[in-house]
Amino acid sequence: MSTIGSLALNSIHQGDCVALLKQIPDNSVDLIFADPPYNLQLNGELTRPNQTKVDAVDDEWDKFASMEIYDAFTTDWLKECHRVLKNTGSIWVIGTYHNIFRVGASLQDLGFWMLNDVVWIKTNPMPNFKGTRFNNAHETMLWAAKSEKSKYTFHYHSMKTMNDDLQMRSDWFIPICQGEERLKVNGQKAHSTQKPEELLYRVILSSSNVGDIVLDPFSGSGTTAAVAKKLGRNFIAFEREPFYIDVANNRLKEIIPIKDSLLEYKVEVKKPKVPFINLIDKEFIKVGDFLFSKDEKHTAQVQADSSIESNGFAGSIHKVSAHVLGKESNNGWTFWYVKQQGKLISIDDLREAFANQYLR
Amino acid sequence: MSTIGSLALNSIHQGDCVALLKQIPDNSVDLIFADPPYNLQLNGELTRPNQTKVDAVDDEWDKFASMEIYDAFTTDWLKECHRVLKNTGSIWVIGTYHNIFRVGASLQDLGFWMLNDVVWIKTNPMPNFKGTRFNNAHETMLWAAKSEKSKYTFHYHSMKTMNDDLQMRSDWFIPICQGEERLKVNGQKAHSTQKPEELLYRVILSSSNVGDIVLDPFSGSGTTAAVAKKLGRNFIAFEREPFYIDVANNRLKEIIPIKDSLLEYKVEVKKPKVPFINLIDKEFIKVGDFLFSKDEKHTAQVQADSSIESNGFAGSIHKVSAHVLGKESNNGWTFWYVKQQGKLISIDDLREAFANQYLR
DNA sequence: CCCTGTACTGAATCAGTAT
DNA sequence: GATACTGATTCAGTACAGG
Repeated sequence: MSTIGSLALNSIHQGDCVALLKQIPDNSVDLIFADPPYNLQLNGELTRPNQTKVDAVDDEWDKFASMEIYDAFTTDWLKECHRVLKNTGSIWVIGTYHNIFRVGASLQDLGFWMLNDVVWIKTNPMPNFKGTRFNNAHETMLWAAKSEKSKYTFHYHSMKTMNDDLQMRSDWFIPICQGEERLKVNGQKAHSTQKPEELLYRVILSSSNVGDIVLDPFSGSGTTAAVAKKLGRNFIAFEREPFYIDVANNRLKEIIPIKDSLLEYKVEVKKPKVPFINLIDKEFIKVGDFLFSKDEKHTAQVQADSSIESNGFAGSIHKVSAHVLGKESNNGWTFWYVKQQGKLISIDDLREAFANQYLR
Repeated sequence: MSTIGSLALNSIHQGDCVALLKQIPDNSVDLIFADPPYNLQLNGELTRPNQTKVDAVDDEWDKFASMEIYDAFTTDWLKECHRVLKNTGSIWVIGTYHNIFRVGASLQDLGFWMLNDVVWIKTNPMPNFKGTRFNNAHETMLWAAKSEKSKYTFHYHSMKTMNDDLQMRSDWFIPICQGEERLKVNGQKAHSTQKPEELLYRVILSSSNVGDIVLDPFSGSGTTAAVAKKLGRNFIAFEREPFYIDVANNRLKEIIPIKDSLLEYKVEVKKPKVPFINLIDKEFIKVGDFLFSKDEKHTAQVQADSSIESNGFAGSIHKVSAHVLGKESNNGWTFWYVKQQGKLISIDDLREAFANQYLR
């Protein structure tokens, strides 16, 4: 069995998440999903129009004496999360208007770099029984990288495919967790706030790789661990309540991982790196050839050292394209074209042709 | 012309919003809509796949030296907003993940009471050109009352009607502002972040009344003022840039207010009050009659003083219904039924029959 | 077996007015 | 400001019983 620091992987550990996080080495976790207490601050009872009582979230774990205490709690666990997260990793935190602004501000203050706020739009939320507000029909998930400059994992093309070949948007339409998926113990819901697996499916698939380590500091009913196992990731989860750990472990026993071969990111285009010089080597482009911008307003000539030169300015295909555009940087592959039989051909297409011929 | 403090109503005032807010008396504004700078922190230029430049928000008014300075700015104007807001009023603030957590936390810290976070889901957002994140397809609006205990205006039934007779939810599907609605000057968009009128239409209609005072501290292209005028509200707006004030004033000239008679909240239920004794007076129910709960498990007999008595417990229709249910309080009108020709008739229906006959 | 009607449920900061 | 009294209010989906 593999471990991380002194803690076993693919296991739910009992205890306070901050204390347990401290046992994890710096920069060792690929993905964090956190579903912390929301600090709902519900007052009295709520009855439906038919006089029945609403089974509210009144668990002790959601009670905080003040917003200051909630803020301190939030900063504590997020700080440790920042420390253990790899530079290539990212974190997701879910919440509602009760707590999400505290979480968001804390993330930013700790140096995390916000990537998206994704709204989980509930197709079947509980109504507002008293007619006092808009039906609170969504929750918010924050997705953030470790820092502004860090390179995070994101399977753009897979998400696009999942969304009918349109870019996956920041609004996700998913039903609340009910029916067969909802865990029950003696006919009662095992956990008051079990999240739908569909949510975690998208989170884990979009922002981690097979074999990665996924951490959940507030494991609860174990949805993160269950979906991580299903998707061939390693998980490490923390939970204070032994009852929830039992529930989650029973759940995990039933999970059958999806076969590795089915988990490959088949639609992710992994363009092999092709240095420009390779195209010259194989005479896709010859030294002395001219490159053109698409509108043919800019030209450059290919030099022997694979640099190109335009009106006395020389450099890489990228540098020169940026220079003629007056920009800091630019992608030369998509900027430059060669002329063959009077037609402009993108050098990016030549790169692909080269890769098909020599790199398969 | 009417004024508020020393400032003219239905006018856009040039200047810093905090300085101008200070000229407004305490508790004098019914509704605030604020579209503050988002502090986007965009670095460098963004180009589309075809190398054209994306016309990004790069206005000076969106630049802040640090998050601390942005926070201080946010607290400054929100504090004044809290002071000038009536106890019956509410505030809306729109933003994105760049700034909305700072705004939300500040609102909470200043004593505002969060009512909803409403997501404006863009039916036609700008794509994420680089394929590096989820398409940021929404913005977030926070709606808050002045304090936890304050009574705010909310036209529940109107919003329900507007939403095909289902409760209006916290997710609003509205296109971004483009086409005819988008203000242009010399072919260029007049303001980089003009909001769609549909958004303000819902905001103003849901949470203010005809004749109310609507304040916008960051007027910009004047959408709030325009919709307020259209909907028969008074507005007071602040803006630093004279250019935007010109644009907005030209826009306002064209706005024709909707006729008052069309602005009434016709679907808001104003049931005339009918005391139970009235039904006895007019013999819809007779002294000595029996009342039944719907399941007929509970019965009570009507007394001469309009109290009812059930198994030795006497009181109002409400008190007795609460007593037999073992609850603190209950609505007796919807709990009790009378039997006529063997069929149960709700006393709430009898009340309506009485009102139709005697109170028109 | 299917169809129908009833009961139940879900992260909810859930009342307003008069005295 | 506190207390007492009146009275307003639900959507989508699952589970199950009865026919």
